[in-house]
Amino acid sequence: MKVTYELIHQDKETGARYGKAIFTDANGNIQEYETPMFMPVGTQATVKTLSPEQVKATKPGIILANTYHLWQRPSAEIVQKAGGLHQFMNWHGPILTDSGGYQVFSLARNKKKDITEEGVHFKSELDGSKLFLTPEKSIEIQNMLDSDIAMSFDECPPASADHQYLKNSIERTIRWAERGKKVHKNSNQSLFGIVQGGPYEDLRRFSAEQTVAMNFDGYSIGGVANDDECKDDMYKAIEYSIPYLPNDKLRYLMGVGEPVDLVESVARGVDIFDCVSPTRLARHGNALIWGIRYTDKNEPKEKRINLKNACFTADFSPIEDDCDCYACKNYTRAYIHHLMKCNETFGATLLSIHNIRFLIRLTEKMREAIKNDSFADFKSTFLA
RNA sequence: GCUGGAGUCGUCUAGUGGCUAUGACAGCAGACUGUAAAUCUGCCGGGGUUCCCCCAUCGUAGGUUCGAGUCCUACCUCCAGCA
Repeated sequence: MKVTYELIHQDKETGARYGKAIFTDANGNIQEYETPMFMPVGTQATVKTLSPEQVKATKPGIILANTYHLWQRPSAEIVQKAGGLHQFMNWHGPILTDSGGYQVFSLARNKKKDITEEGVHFKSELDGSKLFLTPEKSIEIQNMLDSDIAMSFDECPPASADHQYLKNSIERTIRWAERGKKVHKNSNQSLFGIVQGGPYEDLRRFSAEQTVAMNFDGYSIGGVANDDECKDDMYKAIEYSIPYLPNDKLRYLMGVGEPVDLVESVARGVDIFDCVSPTRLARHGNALIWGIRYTDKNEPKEKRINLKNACFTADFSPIEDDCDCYACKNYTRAYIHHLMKCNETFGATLLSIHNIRFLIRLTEKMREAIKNDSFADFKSTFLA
């Protein structure tokens, strides 16, 4: 399904956008989803520990899968034979595939040696074999996977990269985007471009202008959720990119994130997000709860509880009283604590349901606030 | 009762004369942002001024030795076999 974006209302004070992502398949059938939207991540064609029915109950729009992982296992050919990713994984809503760009960041050990003009060398973590992924290959794989949105293959540089490195990197990423666009053949799939450039205004502007000039179906802002990056740099990266992105296309902030980041980013004009944190935190026993706390650097940070902690042994209240998710409606903190202590998968399932639903509820609240032109109030209340 | 074997952290366990008693599990915390992640890190005898210091400790009590969880003696407990 190809995607278009309809901007319905912009918050008067902040510029936060309420809109719709409209998916149309080859037969003209339409699916509409409201934005801002949080997209759960299902790297290996499954949102870890959840069935599609359980994912659906959290009321998401798009979900993610990963090109690199599915290329390795089970291979693009197998997914294609299965009838495409939707059929293969039994998910009939929209799917966005990441290009493998993040794996450039996390798997290419020697950036200078492994990242070349032609493509990126990886060592397989499965069997140690040498792999080579190019922009063309990434797009071809995504064409075969038949996701609804394909991402351009980019370099996702570490937060520590300097201006000179980033300059070379974004120029190469722009060339990679052109190469990928040339081989993109799936007429039932949209293709997004990615803006990079670290926290630098000139680089973000250059990257955004060059990428937009190629006329992609949507644009994402990348390189903002890496290792040691501080919040200020993340917000700068967004602010320096957004002004050069068109109003009539989706804006996707890649890899974010924490509740506070969603609110701050929506205020700056972002529409869609994805992040592994709700499901990973869940598997590690953590539940997101409403509120905010601060790090020792006085940066805002999400609030959450670790249900493995002994203090929840006899806590027979739900994770959150006012949450409408399956976990909160039916189970207690004590029960989830017990499941996590026993390494029972169902504990991770319940926490994943809660954490995903938590972020989606947050986007629902933000949509209402934007529609009512009260997003600034919402934001200050949330941050307080 | 006799003979043999064994007692090490909450549990199991390494250790056969030498520097700081090993590892696992359990326990207590922390980290996690386009998933190399149901993972990783720290603590885990007691105390303190806690990136350092003091004290204690291998069933109990003695002994040998410069030095003992390790060797010797006695006792206690457990296990196996025989009566």
